[in-house]
Amino acid sequence: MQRLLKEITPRTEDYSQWYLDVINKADLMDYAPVRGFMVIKPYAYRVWELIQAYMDARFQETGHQNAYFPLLIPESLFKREAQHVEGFSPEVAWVTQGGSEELSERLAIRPTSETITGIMYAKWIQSYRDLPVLINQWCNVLRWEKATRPFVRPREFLWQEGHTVHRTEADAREETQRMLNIYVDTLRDVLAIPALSGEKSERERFAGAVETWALEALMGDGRALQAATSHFLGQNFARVFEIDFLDEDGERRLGWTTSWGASIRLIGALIMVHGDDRGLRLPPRVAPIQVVVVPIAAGPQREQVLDAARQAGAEIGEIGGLRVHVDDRQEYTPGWKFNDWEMRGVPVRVEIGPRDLAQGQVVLVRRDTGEKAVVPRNQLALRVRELLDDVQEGLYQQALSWRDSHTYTVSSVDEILAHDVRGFFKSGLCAESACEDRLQTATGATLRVLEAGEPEGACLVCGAPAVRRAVFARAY
RNA sequence: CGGGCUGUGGCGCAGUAGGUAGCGCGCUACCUUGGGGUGGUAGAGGUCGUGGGUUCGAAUCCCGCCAGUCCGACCA
Repeated sequence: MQRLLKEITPRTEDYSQWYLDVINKADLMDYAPVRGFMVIKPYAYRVWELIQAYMDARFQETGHQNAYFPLLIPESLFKREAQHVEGFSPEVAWVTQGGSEELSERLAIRPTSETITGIMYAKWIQSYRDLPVLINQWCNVLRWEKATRPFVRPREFLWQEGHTVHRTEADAREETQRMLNIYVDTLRDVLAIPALSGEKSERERFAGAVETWALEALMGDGRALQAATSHFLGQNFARVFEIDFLDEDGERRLGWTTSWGASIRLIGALIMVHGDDRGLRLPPRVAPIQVVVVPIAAGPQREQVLDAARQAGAEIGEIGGLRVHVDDRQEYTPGWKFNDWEMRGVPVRVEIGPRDLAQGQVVLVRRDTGEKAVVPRNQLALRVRELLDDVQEGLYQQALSWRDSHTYTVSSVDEILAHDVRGFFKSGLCAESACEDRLQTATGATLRVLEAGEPEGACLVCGAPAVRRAVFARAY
């Protein structure tokens, strides 16, 4: 079949290097001068915009509005919620100087915005009629990470954070699940990633939350990546920021808040879930270029072939606004272009050459399987469309079967070790968080999520009766 | 934050008895070729990460710092 590209380290040889090679060959980002900061290059930024477009529409249709809150938060505000500060302090960066003058109070560069939205919501909310407040913001945040990694763990990252206030606990809990489900949909339907969702344990919970719900996706090396979170904050933030309102019955009550977020880390997930030894593989729904047309413009028929290619491109672009690109560069050979676009993950390639012209046909190649098909020229638009749907589905199915074949039900720590700690490990767990610690020490795996349902059997660490259904994995 | 490895044209690398920098790819021009990274000719391009130190002289030796990467700790 096709030989491997020498520029991309095979996944089995060195997964980390493979990840960096793919990012480089697909031209997704570049390192900035400060450690942990990166430039998101146009191709990757376009993927982010496509993800944004879907999520934003879902937020709007569920009644949310976008707004923008400031980057800097006064230390005194930031410190109000004790758990929150404790959790975030180690990774907060501070502004201490403005121009040549030292500030009288340090300003935190937001690692997340619960505090700033909290103080503002307290001002805005007077009556139950002001509720719910359903606001989202698309912004950057800063966390002074010690170990950084492109896309999955940069110090500055783009994300969206929703912050809502509700009249009742039930409303807030419902919101938490509603948004979690939108993330599930986004991963499944748009990114073609089957994720596993559930509640976080106390240890892994968002600082200041009552409950944290999360999506975990399984990467190609068997490690898990937290893809999105949705927090039920109870009245913790409402209490310290005095987010209260006069209810219908004349009683003053505290609001119930939620927050939820997903970041550009999703691009890291895309790379690691779908990428192969030839590079990136993008699901059509987030591919900046869904179809690339490569003319095989040889010899005397060059102009005819180029015209045919451009015409085919235009035709494809007309149907449903598909994102198509005709690569008519003269300076590269077709073979070079094939490799180039494959590394960049373009889902479908159309080849048109003299042979095809003569026989009234075109060649279609799908990126997920590499499969080639010769189709009649007059069916081009139709078949391309079908093929894009097939690739979207094909990538999902491949990711699903990878996840399912690497999800194990276990009843002992040794079984996890036997699988080299690669995959999702489901087991019963007792109530002691010490068992989580011991498991992590022994295997490096952490509790990713707690699943709903009746626990069975015994705690895989201590053997006590299980009270929770846990899913463990080594995490990024 | 601790430990290891790395830093020389855009990318990948060579370059230790210390003597003023080289190769491949890429890039530019022209020709050739074109169905899986064509071939040729001629060119352009480097304060050797950075700041000190040793030396007549440092890419090369010593120290600090910065950045990349791996392992560990930490990580809503």
